Amino acid sequence: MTQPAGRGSSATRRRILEAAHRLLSDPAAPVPSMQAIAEAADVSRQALYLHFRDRAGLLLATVDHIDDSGDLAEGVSFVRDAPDALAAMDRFVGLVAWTSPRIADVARTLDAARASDPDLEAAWQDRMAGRRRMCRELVGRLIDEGRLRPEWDPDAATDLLWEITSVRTWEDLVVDREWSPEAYMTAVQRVLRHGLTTV
Amino acid sequence: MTQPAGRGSSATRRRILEAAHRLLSDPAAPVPSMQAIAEAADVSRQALYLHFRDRAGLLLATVDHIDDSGDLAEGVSFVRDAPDALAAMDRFVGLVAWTSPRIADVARTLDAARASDPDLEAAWQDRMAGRRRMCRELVGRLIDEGRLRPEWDPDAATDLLWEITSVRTWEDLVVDREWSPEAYMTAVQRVLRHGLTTV
DNA sequence: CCGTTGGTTGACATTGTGTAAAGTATCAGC
DNA sequence: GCTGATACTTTACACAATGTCAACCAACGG
Repeated sequence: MTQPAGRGSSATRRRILEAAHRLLSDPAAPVPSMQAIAEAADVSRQALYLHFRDRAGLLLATVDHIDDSGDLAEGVSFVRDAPDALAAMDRFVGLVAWTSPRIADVARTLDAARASDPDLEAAWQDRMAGRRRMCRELVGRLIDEGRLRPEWDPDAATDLLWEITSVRTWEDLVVDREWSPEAYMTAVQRVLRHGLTTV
Repeated sequence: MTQPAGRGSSATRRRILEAAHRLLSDPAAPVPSMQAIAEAADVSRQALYLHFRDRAGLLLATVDHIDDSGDLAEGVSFVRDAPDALAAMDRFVGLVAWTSPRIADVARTLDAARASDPDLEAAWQDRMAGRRRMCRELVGRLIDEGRLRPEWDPDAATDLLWEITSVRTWEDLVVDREWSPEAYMTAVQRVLRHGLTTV
């Protein structure tokens, strides 16, 4: 997507992405520079530009790479396989709680950078759209099962679900406010159940 | 607060803050550099460092300045004067909808920068604590009037109210998702009413 | 007239991104 | 074995931005 695909997965490219992933996984460390990523991947700084258009491209590819390497797809189908709409929503919150810690730092960097980079902004929107589709799907299921509060317009409900389950919300509550993952899950599940659905 | 006060309000200092305010108010423009702020204030770049420790200090002082120049205090007492807890919460959402557009850009910059600057992080936390106190006050009133859902721990409810009424949420919904201010208000009020309170 | 205050100018160090050019090693295919 | 492509390296540079430093200047109060 970011890369013309084809020979998209050379060994070094992967090494670079893994290095970036590693560096970004350390919650204490500051967001790494291109130099730092290059060193961690044991590669010259210039090599990064052979594989990625620019810093934004690299970071974005890193998020995709994290998605691929984790069991994201698995998590998604677990959500879909839920017996009913409410359980699906609960599982979705669980999925967010599971993925967020791995993405939080990258997400923060990208989000901060997107304002000044049209390409990045587009890619970011694209990514957000993916998550939003999932939210829309959940809202659809709520409607089908007659559980969405009648006051809600489906699109508004989707956006709100999307917002409340954002990485950002997770970060504010779990990192900044030091909530436990369990506390996060129950609180968010609760506010969504009562806020969006009937009982 | 940021500045030792005393001769805290020289004419140039104010001119600088107003210039920064002006530049940051333009939603289209990118976040201004020190150079740009200096030019807009019709002052040398070095003069900025005469009045503010660094970029972070300047931006932070700018937020305070925006608060002072706006009718924030007025808005706050309007919230406090509400007839009952629910009305107070609704008014609070209205206040957020009113202030957010003016602060959004500065907030975004500061939030992005705080990770790499301990001083800024501290000042930011301090600021956040202020908003959080207001949320806590609202939750207290909900409890007094017996309107907080019994499942909620007061602190958790406070944090969630704080999170959902964050500038960030406003920005995501109104700017990114292009909601109207009214849509924002009704949706957030609704999710808070049902999510946190009884009817 | 002196010194302090608040400002100016200009130069500089540093860090970061991105570009460019030239060299090197390895491997495929003729 | 030579040729050429591919992948990467090294070195160098341009550019933007923050922050520091030193010297200079002008006004104003004692």
